[in-house]
Amino acid sequence: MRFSQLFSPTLKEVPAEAETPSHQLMLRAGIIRKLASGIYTYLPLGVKSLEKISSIIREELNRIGAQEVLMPVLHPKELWQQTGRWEKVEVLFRLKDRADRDFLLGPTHEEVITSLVAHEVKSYRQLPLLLYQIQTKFRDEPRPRGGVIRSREFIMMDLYSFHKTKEDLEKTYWKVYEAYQRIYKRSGFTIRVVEGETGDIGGDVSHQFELISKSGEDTLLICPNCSYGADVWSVPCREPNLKTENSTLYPKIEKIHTPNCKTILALVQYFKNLTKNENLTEANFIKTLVYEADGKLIAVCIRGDREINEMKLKRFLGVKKLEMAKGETLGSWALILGFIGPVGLTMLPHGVKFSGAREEINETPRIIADYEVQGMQDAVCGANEQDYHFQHVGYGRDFTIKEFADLRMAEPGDPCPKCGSTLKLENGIELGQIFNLGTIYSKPLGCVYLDEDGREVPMIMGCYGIGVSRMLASLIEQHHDKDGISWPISTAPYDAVIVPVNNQDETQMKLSEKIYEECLGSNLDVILDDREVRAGVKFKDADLLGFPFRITVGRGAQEGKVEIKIRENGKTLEITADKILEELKKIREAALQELKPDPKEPVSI
RNA sequence: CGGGGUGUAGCUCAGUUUGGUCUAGAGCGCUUGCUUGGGGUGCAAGAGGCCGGUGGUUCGAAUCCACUCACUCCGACCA
Repeated sequence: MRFSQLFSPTLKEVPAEAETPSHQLMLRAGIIRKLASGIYTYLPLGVKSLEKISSIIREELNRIGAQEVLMPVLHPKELWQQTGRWEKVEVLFRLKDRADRDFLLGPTHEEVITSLVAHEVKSYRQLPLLLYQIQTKFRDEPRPRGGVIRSREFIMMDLYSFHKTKEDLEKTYWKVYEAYQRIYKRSGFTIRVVEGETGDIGGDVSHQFELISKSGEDTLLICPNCSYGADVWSVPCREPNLKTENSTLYPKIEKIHTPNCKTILALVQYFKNLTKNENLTEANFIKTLVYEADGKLIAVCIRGDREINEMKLKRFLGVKKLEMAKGETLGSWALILGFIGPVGLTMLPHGVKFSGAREEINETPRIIADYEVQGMQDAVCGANEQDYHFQHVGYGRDFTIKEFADLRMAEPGDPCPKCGSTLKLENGIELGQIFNLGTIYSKPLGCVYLDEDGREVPMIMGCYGIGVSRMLASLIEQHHDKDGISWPISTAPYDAVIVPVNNQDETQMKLSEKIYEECLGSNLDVILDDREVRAGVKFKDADLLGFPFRITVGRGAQEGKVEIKIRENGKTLEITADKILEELKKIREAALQELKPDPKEPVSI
């Protein structure tokens, strides 16, 4: 490629729309251009890199026996109604055809692949089956950000596996796990695998492959001591070791007038003033939240400084739908928002309209609490009366709760569930995730096979995704400096750029052309900067675009000498032109060697 | 969806508070000529704008008001 012909408009200044380093650099280096919010065109350099990433993915997936397919982007509504996701998934791009039939643009392809396999695979002899595609996906994200890191149209690799048994799925799961490790390593990433939340997609095992980065939107808790790391949503909290305190050490429960104190923060202030106790913190308060879980009302108590992890709560309750009860809902149950507490908590029986008679409020709702509440003594909680709270409340003395569970959100500083060290907070960009799906798609879509005994059995499924376009951005996120991008050799759009310093100098130009031809003839992907611009401009662009090697053809050309500059570390070596090919191949090979996957690491379940 | 910010030349931004001198500017980029030639050369001449859109107030609107659209940040959400 000749630079003068390359369609890669570079920008000297940072576009105002970009915040994250990779986004800025992708715009500046002419890799992407925005069409609308969260919708981008990939320019030639971006496409070249995407292709290199994709080939690595293909090689590694084919290696574990997966086969590539290409599924439609456009899906009929009916298919998605069968799994209930037409109604459930909010980010669907929905559209109609001319006959007013409903369609959607595929955000993921579980329905399509499962339906395909349901029709075509009948026998246990055909399993396991691993199918993947690299395809554009659509999600109407409430908030696209970071350029191509979270966009509304993006390229994703999605792999689906079909199995006879859980054991068989597990084998494949770890095979994919290893393939992913290899993919990221070869592409130039240093990643961290963390335990993931399975979310609405279901299933019980999940791992996320994360690039630790400030630009990431995943909140992770990482153990600095062992290999443990997890999405903050899925970090279990240990049951605290609670000492039973002597409940006579503090005064009797007492009702306090607390006008307008509806939040823990307001209460802390109020009680600090009231008691002149500066040591009072949010941890001295019992927060009681009311949820609607599959339509049933449930009160949840937690220490005032903690947050409820709704994923944990949902799992504990075993419900499909969980949401905070709205203010008006609470009112209709005679619960007073901001003043609810576990002591004497009652409400109106279901379906009863409040007539104003207090004695009607006699039903006790289901109350569950986080483990920590068990240890709370001399605390403050709502008195279930407008503008009143109780103080000097103690668990066991003034109230009891039947159900306790791990319901709180883990926080940095909490102990590692594996080794007990202190967990640290990190942000991560999710580059991939692997799920154990079980039968949640195969059952509703009738994806069954006949086993050895002729019985019809739903297939066990796994699904595995890699954000391909997100990988592109993340590569830049991990490999850049103040001058620009510094591509890993395996995913760089070009291996090297040849820079004749002075276009007027015939010797330099001829030598550059010669090297260019030689490189092309030997499978080196190079670009020749033949533009009529000053050397400084070429150097700046070379750094910005970040090709791993720069071959400078300048002063030394007279004596047949050229220079190789390594983008990553800035090192240069002078070399005679006839050795250039040999040397380039050598350093390229050495760089690739660095990215060789580790020999299979044993993974534990 | 809630809260904030921004829309003026291809890009980065000034001008908007206090309406008139704005017939709208700068730097970068672009075009042409000369110059220079190892880290964004210097000089000169040029092209380029319905000041996001609509409606209003006014003798007069980039500037004030209303609505609207787009982009963006924080939060909510995230298969």
